[in-house]
Amino acid sequence: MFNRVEIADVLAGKYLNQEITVCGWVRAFRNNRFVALFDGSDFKTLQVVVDFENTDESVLKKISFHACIKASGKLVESQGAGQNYELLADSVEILGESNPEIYPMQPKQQSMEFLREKAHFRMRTQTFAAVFRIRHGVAFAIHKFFNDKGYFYHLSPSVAASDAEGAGEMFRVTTLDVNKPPRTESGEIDWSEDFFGRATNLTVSGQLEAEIGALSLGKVYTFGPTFRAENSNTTRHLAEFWMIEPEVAFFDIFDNMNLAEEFCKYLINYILQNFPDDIAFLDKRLQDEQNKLPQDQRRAMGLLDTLKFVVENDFERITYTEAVKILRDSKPFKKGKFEFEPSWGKDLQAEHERYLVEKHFQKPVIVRNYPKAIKAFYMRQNERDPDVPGETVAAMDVLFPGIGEVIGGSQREERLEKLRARIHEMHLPEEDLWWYLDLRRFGGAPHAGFGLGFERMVQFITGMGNIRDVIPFPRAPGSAEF
RNA sequence: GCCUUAGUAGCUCAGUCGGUUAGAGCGGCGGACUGUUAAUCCGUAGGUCGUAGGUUCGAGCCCUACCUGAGGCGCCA
Repeated sequence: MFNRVEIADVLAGKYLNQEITVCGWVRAFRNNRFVALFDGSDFKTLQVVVDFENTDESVLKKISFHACIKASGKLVESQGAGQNYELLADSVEILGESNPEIYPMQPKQQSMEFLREKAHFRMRTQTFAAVFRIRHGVAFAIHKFFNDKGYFYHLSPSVAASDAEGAGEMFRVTTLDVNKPPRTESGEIDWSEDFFGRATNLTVSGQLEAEIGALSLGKVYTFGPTFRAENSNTTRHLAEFWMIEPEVAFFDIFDNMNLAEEFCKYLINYILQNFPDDIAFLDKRLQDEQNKLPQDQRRAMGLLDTLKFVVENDFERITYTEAVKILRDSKPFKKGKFEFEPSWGKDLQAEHERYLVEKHFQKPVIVRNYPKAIKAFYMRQNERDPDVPGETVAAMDVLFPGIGEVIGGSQREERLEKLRARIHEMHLPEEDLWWYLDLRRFGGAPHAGFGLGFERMVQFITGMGNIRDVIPFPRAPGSAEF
């Protein structure tokens, strides 16, 4: 039994003038006397004062950067100015030494690229510890938000049979021998011989299965990993990422937008209230990083200000058609600054979204009613509007500064014949979607939902520039070391 | 997948026009100091300049290919 107490509780003042034991890792050892100790429970470190005159030289030598120690003694009010309490240690035990001559981590700023290669150690840094505490906080807040509103946590499978959504390239799941797979008479791989008796993949989205939940339990949400085998090399894509997909019966596109906005604000508020030290640190970190950039490349607002701004202001809501008009009337378009011409019928490019969010409105924007031709088959077709150049669907995207699309959603097509027609138009395999169509044949209901990229939200809240730095073990093209 | 860019000490970087023995800060190591807050001070050891070719009297620097990282675009969340 260690009977150790946690540093967060110690710093909260629970143990003043008591004999306690703490365990943790060394962040700094100053003057052969002062250990700054962290154990993960708090952003701040506990100052452990080592009685160096009565401590063995061999122990003192091993109190090195990120070594793990156990210290016992009396907790007192600190004589120094940097902290309220400190532990006067009368015994220090080395639990795990860390030879500084070969340990790659150093008590100094190290680059994100370097730390990414040391994924097994990077969580010991202040930045990553803060990011991953917040990641937990966001995950917890997601469940709390939906639970408190009467939603049910719904599990969509990670191994999926359907290729229907077409959300991206997929990872094949198979137990067949890749060197000599069974073949049909015509020479194709015989997937009926495979483990599941058919071809299977890692899921790209849990939405279609979530609709089953919504049309039974009313309000559900998924929260789990999804996989895309796209060769995407950007700061905001992962091959494995977590997605939250609420799906709600008797919801239209406007209910859906309201839910999305309330949800985003709730998550940010939760972190602001529960992780103020971590946010303050990340705010300063981002500021230091920004100061190294040339003036014109800096963010308009700091992290904390951005988060508060999002929470305190209504999201702007516009239609796709209005968005195109704004873009075509914009200065950058007229001056030929856009690489791609915004025109009705073409999808908005990253540069267009960035202009709308960061320049024109300077706040999160929800764009809805996109052209039918550029959106997925299951999105509900709108009535033809004479003021709009073409057919649209009840889709919506929530756009955030810096990271772009954080949410994509829609009201779903509940009308069987319209849905079947769309499936045929897009040459999708109707036979694979039999159960999805059944949901419209038997007890169908209007419903809507959206998908939120978990890591993108964590990226936004922490201000991290690369999405690979907000997931413990990022999966990306050519990268699965840990 | 496409475009751009980078690779020099453990880390972050400098290295002029192609010219002698490749530098700094931090970190490490040795010592001093001992109520420090990224402690401070003194000293010291670290490099096949990503890899393989090529041009040249001479290459860290120029050329070619490859590898790896980063950023942008596309795809999306």
